[in-house]
Amino acid sequence: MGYKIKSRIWIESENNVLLGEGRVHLLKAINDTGSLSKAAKSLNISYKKAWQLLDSVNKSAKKPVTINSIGGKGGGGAELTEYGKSLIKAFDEINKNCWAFLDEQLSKIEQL
Amino acid sequence: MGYKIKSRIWIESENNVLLGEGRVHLLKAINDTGSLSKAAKSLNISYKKAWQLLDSVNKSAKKPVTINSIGGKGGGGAELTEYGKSLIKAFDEINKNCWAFLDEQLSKIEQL
DNA sequence: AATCGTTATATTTGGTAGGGTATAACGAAA
DNA sequence: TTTCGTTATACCCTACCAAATATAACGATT
Repeated sequence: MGYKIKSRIWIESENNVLLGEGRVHLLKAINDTGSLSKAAKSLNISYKKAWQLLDSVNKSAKKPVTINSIGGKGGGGAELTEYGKSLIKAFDEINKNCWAFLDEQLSKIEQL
Repeated sequence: MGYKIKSRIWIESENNVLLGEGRVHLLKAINDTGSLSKAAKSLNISYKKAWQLLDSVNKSAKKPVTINSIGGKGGGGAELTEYGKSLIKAFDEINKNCWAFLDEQLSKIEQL
């Protein structure tokens, strides 16, 4: 008893990562803040890292996940597309299902 | 189309890792070779890393996973206990089941 | 007691992923 | 045309982790 089973899942498209937990966190933060730089701050990661993550997400997705605007009112910003929002939702669902599935499987170890 | 879902699972006991894919590979190699140093060579990892992995496995397991002998015929060696063998088997099973489960879940992303 | 190939461990060396910093480009609004 | 806070990108630099190296300890066999 006392064992825990943990997991990391991610989705790839031809050797680029589309979505993982970090990327999903970032997308949620973008949705909350309306900008990539604010999202980076709220997650305590550098803007550079956040930008690299978001860039790779948008490059490997079939449709745009965010719309980024440079300049203009407030300097610009980033917001999720409907596709982006649905991706987050689907990923979270899969992740939760996976946890539940694995928790049940763990008994195979504990009963040894 | 074209998306792949990948996963890493591991089992912890009070914040130490008991088993993960790397550790399972190592245990299998120990089983095949009869020694930790040979196992490390066959996996192209340093002996040190292999030793650290094995040490942490044995420290976090309830019962010994390997029996290591120093000195003696052939200098010593390491071999899996029955408990160790059953751990490997259970982990592999869980992992395979997880892959199958996730592959089926992936449709949630692909149909978006 | 000498040999051997291990396990076990400390110390040093090196490669690289990531952070820090700087700056260009941008466009709406005043 | 100036200001502003963004997005976007290049460059250096360092902190960390992993690898390499060295060496002690060990015990069956001869």
